Amino acid sequence: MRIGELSERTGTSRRLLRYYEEQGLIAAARGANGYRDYDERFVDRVLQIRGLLDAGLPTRIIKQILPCLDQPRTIYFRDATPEMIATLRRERDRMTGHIECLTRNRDAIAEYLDAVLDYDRAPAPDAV
Amino acid sequence: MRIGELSERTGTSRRLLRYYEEQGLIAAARGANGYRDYDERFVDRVLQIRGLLDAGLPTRIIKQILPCLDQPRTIYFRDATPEMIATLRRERDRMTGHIECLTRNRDAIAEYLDAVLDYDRAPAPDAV
DNA sequence: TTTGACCTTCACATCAATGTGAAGGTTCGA
DNA sequence: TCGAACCTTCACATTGATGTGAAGGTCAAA
Repeated sequence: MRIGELSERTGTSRRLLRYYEEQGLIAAARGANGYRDYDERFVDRVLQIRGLLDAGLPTRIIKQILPCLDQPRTIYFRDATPEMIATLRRERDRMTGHIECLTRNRDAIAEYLDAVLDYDRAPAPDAV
Repeated sequence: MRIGELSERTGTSRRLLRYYEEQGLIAAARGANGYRDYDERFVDRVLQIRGLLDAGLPTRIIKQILPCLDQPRTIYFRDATPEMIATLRRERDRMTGHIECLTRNRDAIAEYLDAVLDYDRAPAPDAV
């Protein structure tokens, strides 16, 4: 598929797809005319990149850990340098902390929202 | 406390603290000499801002929902406009999706890491 | 009273993620 | 064969979160 279709299927602008390629996150094949040519797997790949980006990882880290996340699972032991392992550990822990923080704040928002909605349903006479 | 101390206690640069104030996220009192004067509650407040920022919320949204997250819990029913409720719902759901995505990727990284560490402990002869 | 460590504002710089548009090639159907 | 709808690269613009530095005020201790 060409870039337009991938763009539509992933909700990602063409510009961004080219940017991700420029950053080394994806590598499209090229047709004889120079057009990028993507296969099915790129749909998930792009969605995954968006997710990681949204999770706050910068492209340079995503580039590092993306190969580890391939489906079907392939373990690239060659890549398992001490630095790589350290990066993975660091990101895993960072993400865990991130998840906790996010969960706390999400819960606080949800709690507040529920309280407000409860109030709307049965307002107490002495509430503000 | 002055900005330097708050900066150290929150691990946030003075520049950023001023920026958050400029964005309306925090409002410091001023001493006679013009210096910002923060009380204890700002420590948690700044940490919370960092958390939300790290969660991907932009400052303009944080500004909106921050009052709802105050400890001790105070429900500002006056602020419960339909728009506010919609924003809260939207952000709550966005954050939930975010948490799920993050968790999936974190687990994938953790899984890969464990596999690599297992391999290091007892390498199979036919693995790459 | 001077020095150093604070603080202030202002403003320009940077970085990543994006938008946007120009200038031009390709493909395909009317 | 023409036009629409793709594609290409290049490059400048913008936005949000930050860094950095200048120019200057405040304050405490030597």
